[in-house]
Amino acid sequence: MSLFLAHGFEAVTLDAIAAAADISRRTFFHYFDSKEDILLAWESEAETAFFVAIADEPEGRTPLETVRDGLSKVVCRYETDQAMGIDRLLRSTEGLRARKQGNYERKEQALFAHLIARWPNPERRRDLRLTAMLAIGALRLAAEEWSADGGQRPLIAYLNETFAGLGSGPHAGFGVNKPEDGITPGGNKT
Amino acid sequence: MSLFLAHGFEAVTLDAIAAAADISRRTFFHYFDSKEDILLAWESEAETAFFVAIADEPEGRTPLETVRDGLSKVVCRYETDQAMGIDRLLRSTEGLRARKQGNYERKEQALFAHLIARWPNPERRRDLRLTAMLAIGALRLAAEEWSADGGQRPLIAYLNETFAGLGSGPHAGFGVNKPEDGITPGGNKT
DNA sequence: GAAGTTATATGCACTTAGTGCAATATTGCA
DNA sequence: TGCAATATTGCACTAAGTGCATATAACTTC
Repeated sequence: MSLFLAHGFEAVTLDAIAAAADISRRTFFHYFDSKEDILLAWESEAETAFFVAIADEPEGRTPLETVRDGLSKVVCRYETDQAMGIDRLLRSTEGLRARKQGNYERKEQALFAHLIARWPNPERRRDLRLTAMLAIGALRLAAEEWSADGGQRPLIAYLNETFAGLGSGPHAGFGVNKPEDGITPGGNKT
Repeated sequence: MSLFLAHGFEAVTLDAIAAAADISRRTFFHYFDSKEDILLAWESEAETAFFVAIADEPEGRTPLETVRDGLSKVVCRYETDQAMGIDRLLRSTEGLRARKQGNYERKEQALFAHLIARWPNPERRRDLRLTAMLAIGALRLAAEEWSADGGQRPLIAYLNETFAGLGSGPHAGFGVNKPEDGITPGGNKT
């Protein structure tokens, strides 16, 4: 990690990593499947904590509320300096950016599976799939904004705002005619 | 593409591709940045059509409605046999799955930029970011379900259902107490 | 049509990620 | 100590991707 932070992800070869870790190049691949996995493995530790948290959430709430509250209790884990450094590296190359998004999708699928186990009613299946998308999407947007702001305010603040926006925002009244509410559209096309 | 469909993505080497295309291996890299780009470049053609479509949408509707209607008019482009084959290939390796998700994120950002240009009111910025996330998320879920069903029903049917679910679904009444509405949670974890 | 100029195609050598296999070192245990 | 399981290593190999110099095609201008 310190090598990556110092010289960038691509500039550090596997030979350098192996040398710094005092292992052979070949042994490295017994611990990680790829160079990219070094960054990705880091993140997956917080994932189990997340699922434990939502499992511990009380019943009697909607799935999205449950996930939101569970998320709120674990997001602080992402707020370390390490996490910010990793996040910066994950945005440094196209392959890593893609891997990061792929990880979000994995999380989404895993969350969906958890939600189905907790609310097994088949009629709700589609709602739960949407819930998983919304929750992970909200987490992703919150982390994005937090990172863009340089982490000045705590991550949980962004998360709360994002979820609040989900409740009162763009699709509250979706399907209902609520045209523009006084805001002049300023498109430049046509 | 036919080589990939016949033997799988990883089994086809660049030498084979270059030979089949009657060009040298080196020349290949003047047309594509990587082997993966062959699959990804395909998809980007439909992307411009999408943005033209939402630009042509009439004013006076909410951003999410505008994007939904624009999307409805171009999703049929994804419904070719080619697209289904590509989609299958994109799920065949971890790297490609990640690249696909990364592409969705790129689309989301591009859509966000379009929405900002059309509704430049700064107060709406966060809503527009959410709108972009919801719209691309809905597209992603619709395509996922369509693909899982083997493309029996038309893609637009899944898209309509997904957007309808967004309006009446998991977060309609988010924040309002609407506990379980008679559905017994059947979690297996405590 | 010849000369020159630009863009495209190619060959070659090279770096690096990643894998398979067999050999070696290390650890744990009876 | 002896043995078995596991971890580590070296080596040879494949394949992706890059830099550079060169050749070939295409296009312009006189």
